[in-house]
Amino acid sequence: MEKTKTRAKKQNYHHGDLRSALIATGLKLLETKAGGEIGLREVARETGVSATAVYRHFPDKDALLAALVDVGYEKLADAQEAAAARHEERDAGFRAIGQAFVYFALAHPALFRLMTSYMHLAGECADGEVVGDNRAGRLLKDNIAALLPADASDRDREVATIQSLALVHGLAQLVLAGQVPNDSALIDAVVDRFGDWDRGA
Amino acid sequence: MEKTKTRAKKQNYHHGDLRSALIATGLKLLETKAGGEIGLREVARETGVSATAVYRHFPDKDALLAALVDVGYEKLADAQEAAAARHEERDAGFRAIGQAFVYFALAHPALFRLMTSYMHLAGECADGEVVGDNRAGRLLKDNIAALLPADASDRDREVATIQSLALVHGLAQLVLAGQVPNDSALIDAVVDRFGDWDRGA
DNA sequence: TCACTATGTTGACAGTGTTAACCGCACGAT
DNA sequence: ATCGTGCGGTTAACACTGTCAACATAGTGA
Repeated sequence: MEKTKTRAKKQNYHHGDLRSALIATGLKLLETKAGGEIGLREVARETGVSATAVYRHFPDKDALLAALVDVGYEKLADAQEAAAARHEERDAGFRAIGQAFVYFALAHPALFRLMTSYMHLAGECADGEVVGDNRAGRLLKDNIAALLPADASDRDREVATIQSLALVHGLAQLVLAGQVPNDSALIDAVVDRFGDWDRGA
Repeated sequence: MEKTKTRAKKQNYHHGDLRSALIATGLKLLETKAGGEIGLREVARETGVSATAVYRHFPDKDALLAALVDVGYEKLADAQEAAAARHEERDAGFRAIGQAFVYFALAHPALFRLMTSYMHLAGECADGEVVGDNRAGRLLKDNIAALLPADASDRDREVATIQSLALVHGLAQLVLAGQVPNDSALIDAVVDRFGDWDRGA
């Protein structure tokens, strides 16, 4: 009876790939319990494993949450790239990237809140650098660079990058907090009517 | 010996005004322990009172934190009004309001994080309305209204308000998270080169 | 076959938010 | 002036959390 080959059915003593399983149930919990925090014991329990088993794969709770934050940023980058790919002109693609950011936050509120809470331990910026080296950050910087006029200074690019990221970040947070109505037309307008850097002087 | 007149010395059995005292030590703790959360038992202990005494003045921990958030918004409005008062032209005053927001967040990181975390239970917006009815929100809306061209639509005002608030909100958060260098020249540039609504079309 | 390591377990500890039961001071009615 | 009521505090306890220490087991290389 099931003499536990290399990939056993399940209930092995060893779980096989507990680390991934923990991350998976962590994400599931974040999607389900849309509001509020997540707990180490909770995710362990839901994975069907003892609480202290987590410590074989993560040094502490923060590390587990940081892992969740990382896959959150990957998912965000996926959504943004997909949104950008749906547009021909580059500025329309850029706006789509911004909208995708906000819609991602609204679609995964708990995950997004975790991502912002733990921003400081996921992709800590090199000193003096701006907007870490994750995929989402690079995508944003590349688009900004391509959109700005050719004679724009490095400072101009830096300021534009920060403005774009700050706008969508703040907007997402305001909508999530109920301070701005969750109206997609309004959200699009806020993102659209921004950043006409090639318009004026 | 001190026959407990109306305003007694101190160590009465009844604390006199425990509610204010709890809020005060809560703020002090938020200033001191710049990073991380605040605890109900912690603030009670620091006030020199038993943990459950808090429940005579607040229904639960969230209510206590919400009270702290409220005074946080008052302090923010103070700082913004003071900053605006230092400028003659209205658009310079408006930019000063935005900068004051970011500098307030950097000066009181823990309090600001609490304010954003608990935004949803302090000044919940009326349905369809934008940016609650607190002093800071009104100040922002008034300035926006005075700055926009006379023929701007209500939607224009709404969008501009949200853009301004989202920008400073997101910027503050990015700097606090270390994703944007804490450089006041850079911060000023990000806030300054924004919202030239009377420039183009 | 046997030690060894990787990975899981139980048990415990300190700390949290919250409830229940209790107590004392101050004040208002008698 | 006395007394009862209630507001504002107390201690004890519960369920929960993150984390550590000690132990147990499965699979692997000598």
